[in-house]
Amino acid sequence: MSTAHHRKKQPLFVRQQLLEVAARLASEKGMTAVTLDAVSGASGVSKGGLLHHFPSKNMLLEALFDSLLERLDAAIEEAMRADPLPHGRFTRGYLHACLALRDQPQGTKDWAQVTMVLLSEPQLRQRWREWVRERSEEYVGTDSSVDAAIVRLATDGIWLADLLGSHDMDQSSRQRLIDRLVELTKL
Amino acid sequence: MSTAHHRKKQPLFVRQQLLEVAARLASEKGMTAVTLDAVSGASGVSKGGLLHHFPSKNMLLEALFDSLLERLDAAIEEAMRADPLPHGRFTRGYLHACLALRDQPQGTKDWAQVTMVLLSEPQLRQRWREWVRERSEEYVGTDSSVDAAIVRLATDGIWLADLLGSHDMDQSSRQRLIDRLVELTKL
DNA sequence: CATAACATACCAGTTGGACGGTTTCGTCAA
DNA sequence: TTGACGAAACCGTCCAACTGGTATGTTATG
Repeated sequence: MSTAHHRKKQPLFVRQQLLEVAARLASEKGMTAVTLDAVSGASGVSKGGLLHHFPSKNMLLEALFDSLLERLDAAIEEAMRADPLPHGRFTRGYLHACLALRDQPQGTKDWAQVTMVLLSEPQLRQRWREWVRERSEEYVGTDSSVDAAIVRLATDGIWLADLLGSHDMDQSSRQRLIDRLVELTKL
Repeated sequence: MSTAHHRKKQPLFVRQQLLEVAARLASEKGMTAVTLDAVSGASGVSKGGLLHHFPSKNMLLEALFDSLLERLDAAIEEAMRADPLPHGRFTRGYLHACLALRDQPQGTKDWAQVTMVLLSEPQLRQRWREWVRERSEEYVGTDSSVDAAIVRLATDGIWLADLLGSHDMDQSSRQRLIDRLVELTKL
């Protein structure tokens, strides 16, 4: 009998908001804080409403992870379009996409943290494995050198360091790091 | 009135066993499976006994994380002792220690997975941050080049890839990767 | 009016942890 | 040597809060 019941229906917006709330909870308080009650409570949507959009908790987590992967894919594709050199293009795209996602303020906050938390659930690791396998097969012609692999691994390392808050370095040394990584992709 | 009550007291052994059980649960079924009931049940220790060793669940997780850090420190120190060249020594030690920890069968299984799961808890990230900061200050003289930083980041990437099961590569290409990383530490 | 988009009420199982009990152990006086 | 005794190492039970999920509404929208 609350007023929320009478508000305008906007399924896509509510769904998006639920995902963002789940992401915020995950990054701020860890996986154990992501409960149906907490998500519904913090988003102003009833638990019934939440379970209407996501039939189970696992479905919610999978949807959240998928939305993050889509965002990553889009960022990579955008970076690759601006890159004229074929050799190592995907690796550079991966690098720049990961760097770009970390500081865009809009949308899901703390992209890295959420991803990390989600990857701690064994069920979601399979999805990530498939994602990596598909890409490494697709770009086997241009991005399979040892140095390219190192750059991608280092990118994951940066991603990890960003989310953990370790390795706090100033802007200039960070830029030198990135420049060197880009240089490695072209060898 | 069970027989377990009458067994010989071996506090250190029991404590160690509790940590190992918690680690196994974390790596196999994720953070959500690490409950006091599950740990006590799987280790044959009562919940009371468990809470005697670790006054709270958080204490248990912190103790587990600390034991992993100690293991990492020991492995790094061992690798560094066998390395005559000062320049980049810590970075190589870090690299080899992380590689060594992943396939040693004895002790805590799936070192990487457990670490990952634990790092998904925000409270434990602080501990990791401190660990990194201490090391980077200690070895600022020998391991602060851009390439050394890249190697360490790539090491984290390998660590991540191992635990996620992505990047499955054969032994020879893995060795070439490592060789190249070691080479980078010496530039 | 049919269906999607919500809300409310409720449930059975699980959770972390408090609590009081029992057994072993180290220690130190007799 | 012994044995008393306090502390440490356990055990088993109970509980309030919370968990994911169901069932059944009510409202908006096409």
